[in-house]
Amino acid sequence: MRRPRETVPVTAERLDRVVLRPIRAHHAFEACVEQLAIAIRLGIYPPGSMLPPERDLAELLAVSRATLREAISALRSAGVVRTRRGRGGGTEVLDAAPATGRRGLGAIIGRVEDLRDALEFRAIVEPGAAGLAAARCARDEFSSDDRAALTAALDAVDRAPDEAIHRRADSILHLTVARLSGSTRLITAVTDAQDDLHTMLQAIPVLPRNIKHSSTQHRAIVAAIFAGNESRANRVMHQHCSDTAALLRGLLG
Amino acid sequence: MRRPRETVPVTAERLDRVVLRPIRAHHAFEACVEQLAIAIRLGIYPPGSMLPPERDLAELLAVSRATLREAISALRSAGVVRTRRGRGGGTEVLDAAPATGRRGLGAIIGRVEDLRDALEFRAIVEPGAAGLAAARCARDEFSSDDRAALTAALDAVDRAPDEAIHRRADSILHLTVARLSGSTRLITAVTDAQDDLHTMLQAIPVLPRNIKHSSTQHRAIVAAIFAGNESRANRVMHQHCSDTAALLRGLLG
DNA sequence: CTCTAAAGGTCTGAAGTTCGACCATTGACC
DNA sequence: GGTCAATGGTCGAACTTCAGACCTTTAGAG
Repeated sequence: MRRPRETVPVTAERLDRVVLRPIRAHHAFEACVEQLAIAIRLGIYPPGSMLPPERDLAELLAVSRATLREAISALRSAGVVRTRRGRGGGTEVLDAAPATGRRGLGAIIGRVEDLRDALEFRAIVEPGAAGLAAARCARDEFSSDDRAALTAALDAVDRAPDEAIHRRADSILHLTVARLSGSTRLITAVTDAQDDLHTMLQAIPVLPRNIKHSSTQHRAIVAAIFAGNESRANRVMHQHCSDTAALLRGLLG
Repeated sequence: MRRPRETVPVTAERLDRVVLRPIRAHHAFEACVEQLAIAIRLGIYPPGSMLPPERDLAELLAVSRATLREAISALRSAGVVRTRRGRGGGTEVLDAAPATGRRGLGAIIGRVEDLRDALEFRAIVEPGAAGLAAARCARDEFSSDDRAALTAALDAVDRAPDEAIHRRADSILHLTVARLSGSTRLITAVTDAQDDLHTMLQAIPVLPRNIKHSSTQHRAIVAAIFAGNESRANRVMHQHCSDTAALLRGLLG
């Protein structure tokens, strides 16, 4: 006789259905393309800059050089990058790189629910990152390079001459805050959130008024971090994310 | 002559080094083992329960049945599960399943820095999840099953007859809160956080006083969610995570 | 008792990924 | 101007994963 089983707890939806996540194996190529595209979109590799050597990049992404080269090749045929051989050569990011996800609401059809989730997630993790960064600053854990990077990222946003550069500078600022939080998990979360945000912002027109408002908040965030004021950094960043979310929710339905 | 390049912004540590993440391809097998082990550890599949049929599980994890079978086979030889064929058969989780990550500080040597990060991350995402769940409840978006699941999860924690079952019930409660937040991103984040927490808790002795304190907080969290009080749910969950973190930080150095 | 459905077990060819060794190109330095 | 080192380009053998068809076992329905 079989002994009675301890059954799985009754839930509206079985937990395994929501907890187990798809494994993305056997398609490292696509994941590579995606990550590089994200890095380029977010301005980590701005137009005109060079990607790291293939051997380094392959190690960073933990894929073989062969797979990485496939990915770069895809970006090349998409017109996003250009490659030159020889010493001093390499892969360069091109200017006109709106190849992936071109402007327009069409790009986000069917993702609205998911994007709503993305905005909520962002409004949780980014304030957390800002708070931790402030706490680290208060504990005097910033190097002079750290301070310089944050200041530079803030300046870059203000000085951005056009919309595309502004968007990239904005992402870089947020990613820098995440990096200064010292948490690898938060860096990952913020990177994902920024990419989702990028998708949404591409679909709507940018209003100068919003940019101005945003700049004020950016300055307040950085000031709070430098002041080592954890709760204020958290609060201001939360407000910043909420404002963006409200704007987007209004426009995306 | 090559035109001047827009260089990558100067930062203390290049952003690509922290933003680009390893691709885990070509090792779906290991990822499978890991996810199943997590699900079992966290009590999603408690001892005595059956895993879903291989065909279903393979689809859930988006791997081929062959790969999934390899993973199950690994768990079987680790003594974690048992498999029987035929109708009504399947793979059953066994009682003595502490095969992965056995108790003791040895299991977390070299991960202390990472675990500190995990605690900070948890103290950000779990309160966020609790807050969203409360907000959803306030908007009356809970089904009766949702309410029942939350109540049942809370009861299970209180009724747990021993430490191992208590640990699993605790995880299930937190995962249920995450599920009720309605955010897939948060479910993922909380799952990861709970697994890290599990690793740490296995390394220290559990004090009855802590369990009692914890139970009080659990009730307060669930009450806040049912009351639809977003900020209180957030605050109480934050306190709960902070308390656990303080306890662990003290014991793990 | 028999049949059937539901589960795990097995097999094979195609396709993707890895790793390492080696080739080709080109700018920088002497 | 020549050398060299850094960089991309190419190839192939070994491994992993996939997809799905098919087999075996077993409990329950009739």
